[in-house]
Amino acid sequence: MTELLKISLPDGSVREMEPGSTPGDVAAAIGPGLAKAALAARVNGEVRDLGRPFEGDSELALITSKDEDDALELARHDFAHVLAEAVQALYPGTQITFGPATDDGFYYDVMAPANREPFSSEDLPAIEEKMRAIIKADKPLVREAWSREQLINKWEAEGEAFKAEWAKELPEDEELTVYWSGNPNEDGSWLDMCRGPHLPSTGKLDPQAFKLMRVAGAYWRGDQNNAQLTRIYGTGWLNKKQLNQHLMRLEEAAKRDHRKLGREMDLFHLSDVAHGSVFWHPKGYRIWRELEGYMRRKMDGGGYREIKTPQVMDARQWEQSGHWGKYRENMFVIPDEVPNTEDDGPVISGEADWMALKPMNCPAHVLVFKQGITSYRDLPIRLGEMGCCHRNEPHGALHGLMRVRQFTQDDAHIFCTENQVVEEVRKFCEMADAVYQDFGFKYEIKLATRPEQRFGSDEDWDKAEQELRDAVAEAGMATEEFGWEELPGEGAFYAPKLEWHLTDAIGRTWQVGTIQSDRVLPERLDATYIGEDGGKHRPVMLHRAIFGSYERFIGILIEHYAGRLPVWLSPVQAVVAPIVSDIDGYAENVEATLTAAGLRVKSDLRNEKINYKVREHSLAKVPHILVVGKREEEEGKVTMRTLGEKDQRVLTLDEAVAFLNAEATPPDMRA
RNA sequence: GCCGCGGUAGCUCAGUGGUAGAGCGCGUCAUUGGUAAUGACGAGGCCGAGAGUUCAAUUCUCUCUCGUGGCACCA
Repeated sequence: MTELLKISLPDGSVREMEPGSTPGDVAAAIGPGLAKAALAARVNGEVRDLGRPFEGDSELALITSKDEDDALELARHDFAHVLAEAVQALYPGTQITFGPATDDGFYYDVMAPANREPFSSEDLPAIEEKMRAIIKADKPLVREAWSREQLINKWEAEGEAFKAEWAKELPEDEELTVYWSGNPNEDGSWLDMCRGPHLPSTGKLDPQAFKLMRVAGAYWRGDQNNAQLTRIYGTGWLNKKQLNQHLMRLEEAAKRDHRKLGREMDLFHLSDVAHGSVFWHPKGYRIWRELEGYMRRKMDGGGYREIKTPQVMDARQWEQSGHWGKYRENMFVIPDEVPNTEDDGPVISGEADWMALKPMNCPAHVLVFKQGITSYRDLPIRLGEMGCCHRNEPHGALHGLMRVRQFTQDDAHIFCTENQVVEEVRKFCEMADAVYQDFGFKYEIKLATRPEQRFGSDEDWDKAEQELRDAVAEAGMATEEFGWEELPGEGAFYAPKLEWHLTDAIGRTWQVGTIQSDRVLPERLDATYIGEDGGKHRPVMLHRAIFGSYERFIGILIEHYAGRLPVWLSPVQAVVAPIVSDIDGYAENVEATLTAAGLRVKSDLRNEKINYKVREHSLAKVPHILVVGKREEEEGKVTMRTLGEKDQRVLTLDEAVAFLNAEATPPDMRA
């Protein structure tokens, strides 16, 4: 007699099952409701198909749509398979490659048949319809184990070059699994190589819970030397309600787009005469100036000293720093020569020395550090700069304010002894925390460790990584609450880095702040200090920024606040709007009084109705509208209407000044 | 840089092988109106740049350029 398998369930109970039975059998044994609701199973912690037999005594947790994370992952993966099946059904000869779940859905990379153009968004409705048909057909998803050879033969016979290439690279001894959509080897059944797991059948998907979003180019295996495939993106959910919520979130994000708001609020513009660089308008630059003032106070208070270094430096300097060899592709290089302009275009002799616009500030800061002789008693030395840098980014990478070719960092470099590193990094963690809180951001801290290609010894990397870990721990931030985790291999070539990832008001994340502990550049540029022993020592150099760049940070703020900036950052803090032109004089007095109190106020004397003015300034996201009419003039008051609020308040001028001043005070200067 | 899509008035966009249209905005005039659009009239365009096809190109083709969604990149 065979022994029964002991299957323990999350409630602690144990069921005995025949050998060869499956999680699906357990579900059925428990009850028909569960059998229907079950989507997959967690067996000994691993997500598996319901129909895959147990291999011994096991711990089992059945997954239903209530286990949302697991269920979404499964559903999205299945949507991707259904997508591939639909594309091949509609367009025979299409090669399939790879199709995973993503954060909000799925994609599949395919290669259109040779006799046809790559797929375009016009093909999506037909593919969606076919996908719905496959889901409605409720085809079983059947797992089979195949030999590697069998699979390679199949892919080669069917002209699936990519799949065949992939199968060949899988380890020979690994069990390869395939999934049938439909009964194996039956007409109309479809097969993909896949590790699984999958839902029991396509009918477990909600045909109204997905939408194909777009097509895009993507390289086979992410390598730009390989063939370019068509990636079909979809968003996929468990039900229609979730899908609609997601589509609404996308709409909300589009409404907040900083490029749209930047134009509507007249903050900046971008132009093809300087693509990748920003033309800041008066209102946008006001935001910049407020941020700059804020950051200066933070830096001054933190013992930093601000410097200003050259925009253009000789190539030899970049050679020595290592940038010339490694990053020249991204540098704007210029000859140290006045070009001959007698011919059609400027002519360069080719004999001039090369110079380059700085792509970063660090080498210049080292040069400042190296002036004179530094004693260990002077350390740490913290040099800050609102450093304007240029990087010749790949054109496809440019995006509004978020990725530009000219940008200004809130940069600083801290030169210190090895013993001071942890303390300096800890202080920085606290400064960053205070700053992000002032803007209402939640954030996570990550440690990006050594990449494969790097400068410096393993010993130094060990030390540098450990210092960063220790500092975060000392700041009390190496915890789940701060999203603390390590990102192996993500560090810069010269140093590991801590990264601050902000989460904005609608849940998107942005990497802005960073601190990097660098022993390479001080070595290459020969920075030294005199130690207690009278000998020369290498300082450690900490590269750090909190905003990252002003351009990007302002872009993030615009989207975070959906344009409704806090009063202290608002370019115009209040508009005085008279109801009738008889009141214009009083309106101007009010404007003058508030302006004298240091507020940014404009009066709107245009011959327009008050409704019109209210609407316009509301759309322009002015925080407060001060309406004045006969009553207000007689009483020496204003009626204040605040953006986003229904109530109005009648205030005396003194009260209005006090109220607005309180809001206009930067958060770091409030009592 | 690669793939897809796009570039028409300040903005959002429609349209056509015979050199153009709407709404908003802008200007003028009338209107002086209590909290999200008062009305009338008017001005405004090398239809992204270059080349080709054509009697004729904003429209078709090619190249370039910029933007855009991805990919790759992000020191």
